[in-house]
Amino acid sequence: MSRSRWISDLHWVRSRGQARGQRTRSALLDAAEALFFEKGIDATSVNDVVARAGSSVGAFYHHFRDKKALVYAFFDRVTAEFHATTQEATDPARWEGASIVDVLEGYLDFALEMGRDRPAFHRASLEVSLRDPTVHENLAEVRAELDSALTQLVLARREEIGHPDPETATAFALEQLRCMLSSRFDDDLSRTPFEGKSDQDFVREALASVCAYLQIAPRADQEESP
Amino acid sequence: MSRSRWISDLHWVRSRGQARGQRTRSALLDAAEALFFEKGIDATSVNDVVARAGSSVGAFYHHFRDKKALVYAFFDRVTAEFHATTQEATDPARWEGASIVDVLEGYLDFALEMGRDRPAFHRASLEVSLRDPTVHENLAEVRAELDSALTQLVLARREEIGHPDPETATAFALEQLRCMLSSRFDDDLSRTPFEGKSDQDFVREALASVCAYLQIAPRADQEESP
DNA sequence: ATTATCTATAGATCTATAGATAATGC
DNA sequence: ATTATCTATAGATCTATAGATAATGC
Repeated sequence: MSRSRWISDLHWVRSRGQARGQRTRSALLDAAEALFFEKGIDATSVNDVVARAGSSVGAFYHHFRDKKALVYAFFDRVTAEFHATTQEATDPARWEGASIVDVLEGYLDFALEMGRDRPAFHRASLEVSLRDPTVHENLAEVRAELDSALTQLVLARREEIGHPDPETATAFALEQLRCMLSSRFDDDLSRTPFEGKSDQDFVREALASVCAYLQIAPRADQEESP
Repeated sequence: MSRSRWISDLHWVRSRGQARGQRTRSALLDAAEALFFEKGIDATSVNDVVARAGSSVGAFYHHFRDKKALVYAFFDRVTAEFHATTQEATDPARWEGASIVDVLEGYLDFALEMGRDRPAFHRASLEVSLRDPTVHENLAEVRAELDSALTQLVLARREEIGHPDPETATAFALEQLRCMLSSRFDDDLSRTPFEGKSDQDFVREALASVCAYLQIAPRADQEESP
């Protein structure tokens, strides 16, 4: 990934020529991302995007072949970030010496932060992946990647698990957490009793539930919960 | 609810006059429901609806003031059913002598069937309640009703629960189940390992998880799981 | 006489293109 | 000389209405 200083300098020089263009492109993508979250993709028109970006329709179609290309570019950008963060967050070296509960707590924190940070990701995924196989496929890929990495981290610590079938139990437990996280992000939708609770309460109960199911001894700092 | 034979006869005679109109209206709603599931609400045009219903635009606007009114009518119909089924399914008399696990298994079966039976409900809810406060409110109401009824059924059996805080634990466990159910319905979206498993496997693990978390002794027929 | 339905179309968007104009890079 | 941007607009939908026609109920 890292370039030599020479090539990187060369690139820097050449990219000055495209500086304005790249800025416009980024501004369009940023505006689209904000609008995709606020109104959804379908309800966002090209005019909305260029208006918010302070650009024009012509510039838009210079950078993107059509509206679909904008949507793809948006998903490319966000899934690339997702992928990179996943790689970093699930690096086995980072979790050396950590217990299953540590790993899962890290996962919950990471996912909650991601959800707050890029709210458009979740909402746009719901909207598009129902009808666009390409986007659907890409999203499934990054999700599977995270899921697989987490599964490996957990199963590498299988001696902690008392459940008779660690593979099945891990798969189920991870899906359970994923579902609850997902539900936490469309807060417009679900007003269940627990939704009012803080992230901290949510993480605590989720970990307690998973520990009970996998038959893991809870961590010392969580044993004395009221 | 039940009418005397006389009034009911009278109504039957009078309603003949509106028979054709009601049939058209129902056909429009049925067509809309199918299309809302297939393409989503936004992507469904009035023309699509009347084409599938074998009707015409004029007839459509005779029955519905505008497209929004159609969406409302759809939600009215489906939430009314949801409400009635919930009432019947959570009647305390029906569950006399049942354990918490029985109740929750009944809930899962009921919800899975509902989800398969009226797939448009879940999808349309996701799409609309993000932007329409009225629909959002109505949906929140029927969901809260089910949630509250289930909570009461479970807490009426609180002596089965070993968890130190039965109220919190019940709220969390129910939300957990609801999230997983919800995730099971948008099967286009989530391709996690467990999604390939049968409903039966899903119900079994979900009940096992809840039992472990609430600290309930699992049922006799589930103790010998492999 | 009233209610339900049809066809045709006006008016509002929204996507995408064409052609002219301005900014960069050699 | 090339790349980026702008304004203006054509063409495709899609919602909703108008006005004419057909079916019901007294």
